Amino acid sequence: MKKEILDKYKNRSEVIKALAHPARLFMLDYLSDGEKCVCKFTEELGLDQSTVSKHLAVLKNSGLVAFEKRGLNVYYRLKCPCILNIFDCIESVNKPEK
Amino acid sequence: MKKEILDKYKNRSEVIKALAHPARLFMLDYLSDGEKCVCKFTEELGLDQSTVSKHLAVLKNSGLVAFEKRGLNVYYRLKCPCILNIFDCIESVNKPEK
DNA sequence: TTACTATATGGTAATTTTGCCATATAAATT
DNA sequence: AATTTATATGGCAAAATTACCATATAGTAA
Repeated sequence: MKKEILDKYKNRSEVIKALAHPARLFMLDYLSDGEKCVCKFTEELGLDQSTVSKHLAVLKNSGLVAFEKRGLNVYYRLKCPCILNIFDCIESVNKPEK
Repeated sequence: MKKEILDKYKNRSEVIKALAHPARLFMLDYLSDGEKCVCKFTEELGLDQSTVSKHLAVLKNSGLVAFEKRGLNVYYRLKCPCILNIFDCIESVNKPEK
């Protein structure tokens, strides 16, 4: 792929890749009403704690969420709540019949 | 992952996965001013024609674009132009320093 | 019909992503 | 200090994605 196109679209694609998993999409929705600790995600998702931790790390590394450790718990929160607004458009996309 | 969460977020994640590649993000931007035929994407992207065709198939299968064959060419167009509006938010996401 | 052009598809190897297990780390509690 | 609790990390195998090459297909032109 031509370098100038790659340069222009790679950053976008990295953020979007971070969004591209059902568990991580749930996480963002789940954070819409405020911060949550890791154990809450684990409880809701029914995934292994290490798996949840890795999904949160993906969101964190992309810049979509921030975190804060308080006592034994780590609390995650949305860094860019505007992300919640993109889902109406996403939901409006309909798969073609084939 | 719990079934009800998977059910709710899988459709979203499928559309977002279709977005999650620099070449496909370029394609959507490139379609913002109207339909283009496959050869134009190939020319702009500098990727193999078969690779371009497969990227377009991903966009097509997700419902993000539609196509029409006219003569020897196949013209693709945006089916959901609202998708162009999500990129401002995506661009506003900043990677954490580490 | 034959040849040519634009696009799609099958195959495959390299890379990336995912999810679990085991374990490490850090803070709180005893 | 030793134990417990919450979270993160390393390792690995399975699955998904990517890009190319070779080839198939469909439309056009000769």
